[in-house]
Amino acid sequence: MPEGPEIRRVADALNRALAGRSLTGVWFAFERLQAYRPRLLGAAVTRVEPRGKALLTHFSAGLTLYSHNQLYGRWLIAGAGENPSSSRTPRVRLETEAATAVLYSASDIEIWPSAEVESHPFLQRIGPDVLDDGLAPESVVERLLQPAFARRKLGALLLDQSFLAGLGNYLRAEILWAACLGPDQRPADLPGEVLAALGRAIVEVPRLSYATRGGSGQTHHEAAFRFNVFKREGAACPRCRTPIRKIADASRPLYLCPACQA
DNA sequence: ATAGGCCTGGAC
DNA sequence: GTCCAGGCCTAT
Repeated sequence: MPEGPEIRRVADALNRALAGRSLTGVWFAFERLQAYRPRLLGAAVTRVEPRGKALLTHFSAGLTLYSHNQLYGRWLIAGAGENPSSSRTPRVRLETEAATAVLYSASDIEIWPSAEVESHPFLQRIGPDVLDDGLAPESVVERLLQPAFARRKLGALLLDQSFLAGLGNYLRAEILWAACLGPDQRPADLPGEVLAALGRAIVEVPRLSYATRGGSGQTHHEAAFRFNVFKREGAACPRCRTPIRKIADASRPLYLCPACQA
């Protein structure tokens, strides 16, 4: 149940465990995927690539596994010949001589020819990955001011994967707090320096989360990345001590400081 | 722009 | 059991 930073950690862990190794075992829970098994056995895992909240696992056989964890999917890794311990439902199992990776619970699992996976509907729709190295605050500001986005409310815009891929409900709350903005503000109405601060928050908050949260990608909340507002209803705003409120925005819970987020 | 549905797991 | 959720799609 991750956002961009957690997905990227999962990709890192999978790459450490699998990348460059040949598959000694392949198992799918779905009948529709069985036909790919013979082609994948003996092929190598080339690279696991995060795309927003989706993962692309590329194989040397010219096939790519598309998976999306939604709220509930989870990759776990164990040693070679072992099984991760989990009470959840296994969906995919990839085994090499170095490690075993099992994808649990996820329902959104597909195999595509690598050459065509870019035409996957989800990949077609999403914007730049918010965690891509090349993404600069200035280009985020530029994007905020594009006609398709400039007049939309920030609360909904930050959740829209076609704006930037990888943001989700905790990141939008923390970004809005960092930029001192309420969810009803629209990019087109903001003065230049406020836009610049928003651009910086959009770039920096996910990076901080990626750099400091959790260890192996198998964990959820860990101590290093501190939520300032998310799930902190009633606690004091770290900036102005006003109690944090929980509201509904864009059909999702949003936590914010009613005093310093204008 | 918003509501409802879908999928699954966890908190209560 | 019930409700909620860090997601996303489709229908209004």
